[in-house]
Amino acid sequence: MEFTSKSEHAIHGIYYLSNQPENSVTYVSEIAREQNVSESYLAKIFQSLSKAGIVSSYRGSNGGYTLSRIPEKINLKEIIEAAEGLNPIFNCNGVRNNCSINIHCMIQETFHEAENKMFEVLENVTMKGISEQLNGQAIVIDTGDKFEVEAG
Amino acid sequence: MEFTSKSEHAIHGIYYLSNQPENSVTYVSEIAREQNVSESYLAKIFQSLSKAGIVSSYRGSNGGYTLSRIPEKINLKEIIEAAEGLNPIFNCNGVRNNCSINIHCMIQETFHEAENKMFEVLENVTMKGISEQLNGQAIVIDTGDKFEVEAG
DNA sequence: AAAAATCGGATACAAATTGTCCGAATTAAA
DNA sequence: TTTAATTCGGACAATTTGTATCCGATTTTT
Repeated sequence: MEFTSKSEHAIHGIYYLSNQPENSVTYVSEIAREQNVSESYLAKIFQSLSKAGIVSSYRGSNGGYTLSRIPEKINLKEIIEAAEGLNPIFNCNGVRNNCSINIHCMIQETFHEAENKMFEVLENVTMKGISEQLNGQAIVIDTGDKFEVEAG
Repeated sequence: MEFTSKSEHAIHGIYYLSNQPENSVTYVSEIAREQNVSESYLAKIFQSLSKAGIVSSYRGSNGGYTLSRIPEKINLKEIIEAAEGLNPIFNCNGVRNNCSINIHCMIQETFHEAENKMFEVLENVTMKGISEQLNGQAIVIDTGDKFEVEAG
């Protein structure tokens, strides 16, 4: 019961784009290098983000990605949904005497409500809010074998 | 981002125990047969439930399991935690400039809050409530190749 | 002593996640 | 017009996690 690393990569990637100058286009290769993650994997994730309309892609030489909207209008919920796909948190196979699709089931209903509450929180946090919070403090860079600390 | 089938089996298993006569001890083999799931797998799950103190185990001939508490005092959250183990829904590897354990991170914080909201809902639903709701309606049994409907 | 059940560890199998590769399409610039 | 650089999309491989089984040990009743 965890979000996969796709969500992490997607959020970090969008965060990186949020801090780029306006009207600039950024390569996946740059983001991957800066964040020290697999480029080909991150490329796949950005394809999903593009399909979801969160980022805009530009093909060809000097191509790359930009945010489709201002960071203020991008929230964590939609990033996660784009990265992971939409699946209910509890998938009852109805092996026995409950959870039939025909019958009103309290277990299913409860999980559905729990899921809604979770996503409600994620929906109310935007990339702008995150950037403001994170940019106001020191930055830790993982160089692979040791940690360096820079000014934020 | 889904709960595994362990949660489903655990909840259904506890539900089954909730509907047994008081002071009766039930074999895993019976529950597995009734619910049409793997016995050896369900046995493992019941070991977890036992360690978590939700069910009590009795070894030896005529052994088996009972609930450790009345259904009113068993909620979905604790069943899930016992079955799945405790892992945060978002595990940031801190690959770059945020998510360090030393630094206050809004992303981590948000996921933590989202998780709390989700579990809050699950904590407020007990096995008693579920039994009451489910026992008051028709029951669908999956016989493998077709569905039969009985009175509830 | 024998039978029946859980316990716990090891291990095998299946499925999902993570990561790679490559040819195609697109675009900018030389 | 050619070349280089980028995303796109599908197929595939590697790794990790989830699912399931097995077996010897322990406990308890008969």
